[in-house]
Amino acid sequence: MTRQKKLSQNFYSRNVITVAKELLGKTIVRKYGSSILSGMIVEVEAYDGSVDRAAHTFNGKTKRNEVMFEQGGLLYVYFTYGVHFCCNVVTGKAGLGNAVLIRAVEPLEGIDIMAKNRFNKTDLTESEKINLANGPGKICRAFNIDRRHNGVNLTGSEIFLLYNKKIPKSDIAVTTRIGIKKSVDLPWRFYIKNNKFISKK
DNA sequence: ATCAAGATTACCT
DNA sequence: GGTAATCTTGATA
Repeated sequence: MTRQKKLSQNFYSRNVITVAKELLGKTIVRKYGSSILSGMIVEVEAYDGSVDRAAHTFNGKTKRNEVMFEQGGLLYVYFTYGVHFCCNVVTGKAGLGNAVLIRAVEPLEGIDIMAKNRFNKTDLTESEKINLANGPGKICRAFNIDRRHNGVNLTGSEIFLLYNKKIPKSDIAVTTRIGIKKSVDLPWRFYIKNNKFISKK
């Protein structure tokens, strides 16, 4: 795992759609006390506040979305439905209001800890293993990510991403996004074809 | 002050 | 497939 190189500032400073597609196959790592939690990103969605009515940043800066207006490479964590946290990778230059929502992860390391965080037990059934982090709220629960992590710099050592696989274009599925009511036709959801840890077909 | 909506999930029938 | 859970924020008065 530590063989892979950490993604640097340059990776995040690019266009949100480009970064979204390239995030597929990368590893998200969270230092968790003396342990490591990690997983491969298998599904994402892009949000671009300049044209996208579904983006939190479409109507300008507020207390809630200020991190999303910062430079690329920060983590934007928000709370929704009174229940769940979701985490996003901020992209582009400061002021843009662009970010990529991480929607599903295939667990790699620290699976017992994730199992504890999600189900408060360790011996999971096959279906529970697949359900560990196959949705934005589930990821944050499994990785124990919450409002404390809003604004964390991903080039730091607490939460970061590693190069892993580069997913070829032919293996990336493109669809409309899930769970939104505005700008519903933008084809900005991307996932790895035939991966079983996708949130939804 | 009040209020509606929300990048979801789990559990029900 | 339907819906309750649960609370923060941002808009409007």
